[in-house]
Amino acid sequence: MTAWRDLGCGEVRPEHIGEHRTLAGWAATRRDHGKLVFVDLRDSTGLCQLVVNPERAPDAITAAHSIRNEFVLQAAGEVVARAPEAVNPNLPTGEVELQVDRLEILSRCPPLPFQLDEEGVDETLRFRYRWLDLRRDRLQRNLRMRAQAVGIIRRHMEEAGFVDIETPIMGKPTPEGARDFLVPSRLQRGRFFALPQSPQIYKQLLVISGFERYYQIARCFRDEDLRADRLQELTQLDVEMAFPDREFLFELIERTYSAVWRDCRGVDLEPPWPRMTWAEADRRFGSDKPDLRFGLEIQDGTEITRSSRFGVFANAPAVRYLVAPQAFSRGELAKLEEVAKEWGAKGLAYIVYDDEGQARSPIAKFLSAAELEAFKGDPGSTVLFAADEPTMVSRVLGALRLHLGRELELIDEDAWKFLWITDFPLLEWDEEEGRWTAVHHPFTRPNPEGEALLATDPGGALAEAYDLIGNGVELAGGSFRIHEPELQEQIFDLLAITPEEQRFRFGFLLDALGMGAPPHGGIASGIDRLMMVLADEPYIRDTVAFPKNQAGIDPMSGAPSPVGEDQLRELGIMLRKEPP
RNA sequence: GGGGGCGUAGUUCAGCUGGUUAGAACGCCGGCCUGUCACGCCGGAGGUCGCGGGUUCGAGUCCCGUCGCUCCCGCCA
Repeated sequence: MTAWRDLGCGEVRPEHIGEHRTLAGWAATRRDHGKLVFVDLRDSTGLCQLVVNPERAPDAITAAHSIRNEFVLQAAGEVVARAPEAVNPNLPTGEVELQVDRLEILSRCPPLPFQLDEEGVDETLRFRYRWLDLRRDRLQRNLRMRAQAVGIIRRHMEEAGFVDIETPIMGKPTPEGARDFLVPSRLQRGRFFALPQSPQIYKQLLVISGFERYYQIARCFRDEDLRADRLQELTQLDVEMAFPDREFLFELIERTYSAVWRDCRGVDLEPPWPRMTWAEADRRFGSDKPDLRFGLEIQDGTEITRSSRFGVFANAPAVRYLVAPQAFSRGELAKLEEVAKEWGAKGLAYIVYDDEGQARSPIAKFLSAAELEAFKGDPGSTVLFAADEPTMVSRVLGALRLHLGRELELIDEDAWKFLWITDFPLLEWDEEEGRWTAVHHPFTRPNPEGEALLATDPGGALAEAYDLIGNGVELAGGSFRIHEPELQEQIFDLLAITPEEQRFRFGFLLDALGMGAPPHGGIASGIDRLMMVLADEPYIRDTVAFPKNQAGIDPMSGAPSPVGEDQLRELGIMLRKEPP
């Protein structure tokens, strides 16, 4: 291999028996028997047991006693077979070991701030010593798998004729969408760049420029609060094509990600994946990213309750319900009601069917025989109702469904359920701002019927937009774009962006659309989210090497930091001396 | 911006209704140990119980405030 070693620790096998070899790596554990010393030596290939015998290696034994965890060692010796009773079947190298002749301590390490084999260590501490944290198997595996996945993705994009083009990191602030990270310009005092929330406009411009198939593994930045599944600094596979074809794009992604899962996990994702309209997903699962690893679908009781004697049902525009496979206790129902209220429900009506099939419910006395018949659950089940506006009912039952899926362990953890969601609404009404906002983004084209509705019923317009969902996680989203400046201006108008703002913010895009823009569209896919699903990782932060914590701080480097006044003055930024 | 949870040894945690000297495991230090592989055995060190205030004869425990972390809602076109 190199001057330091001629075999990987994890590569030592019976075929090397009798050979003199040199290994180098980290001391994972030391087992000191007083005279005999065992060391598990770890490098990126795996573990190998070193044996230091005072009779064989009197020079090495003193050093061996002084070894502590995470010392870096170089060990030369003879690969020998272990006695049958000393074989360790849990180790790929368990049939052999290195009888050490010469041992060199290359680097020392103090007692660790946390143990590498312990889970659940405080995240701030782990992040502060990320270089130690990253030595753990799980994180090594995550990052190596990520590199493998990105490699596969690049190969598939290249093979399909997509050209990798970098787009600027410093661009134009766009108050639409997420908050921007701003970068002050020194040369143009008082002006700011923004870090890209996505290369959206650039990729459209590239296709307009004649790069008919573009892709990029792009870094994106959003100055929003962090979550277990959300980063401020994320990586996405960004894809755009001229003369787009939805089947082509779906097939491209299906082929690419199936290869990723096959090579990284040995799993067949069985493309093509099912498709579901947004409306159907909303109705059946109360979600635009349904987790299909379990059932518990939402049922509709609106018709049967239209003339109910139970006022809450009769007056509600929508009455829908879940039938949970458990007869809940009062306490459990109170907790479920809490969950429902968290998501905006006013209450949670229910009918419990005990193991004998007897109904127990505060509302049963108000319900007709027909209603009771319609809502009849199996013995040992509970019917849970939400009655409200359809969007609220959807939202509440969707959240409740997921909650129950986890609580009752209905989710098949071994399953891989991928699907496409299509026919999203184009716009949604923002009550607070009193205007339409784009569901996907303002460059998404309505479908032909939707385009006709823009003037009369914009809320009813559907978009040429689609999402890829894997195990209930949004893995990709894309759309066909508007390539006509007139239509783009019409959408901007609907979004209550004045003509002046349109020119100021998006003038260059409108100009480009007016100079021979082909029909185009594409898709973008979050690599970090992808890795969460691929690596069964509940926290997105452990899919990247150097993450920031929930407060947006890097506990290792201390970033972000205050800067000197000189530096600020140069940028034309004044700091207020006293907070107001 | 709002809500929940947590904060006790280097680490992960326990500490019931307030009550003597705050415990365990792992880690660390010392001793013994030639076949262990989570080595074992014996001994030891290690704590402003996040911080500040209050109630009380007495506070890790109760109350108020504050800081930090985390999960969620808002937000994330």
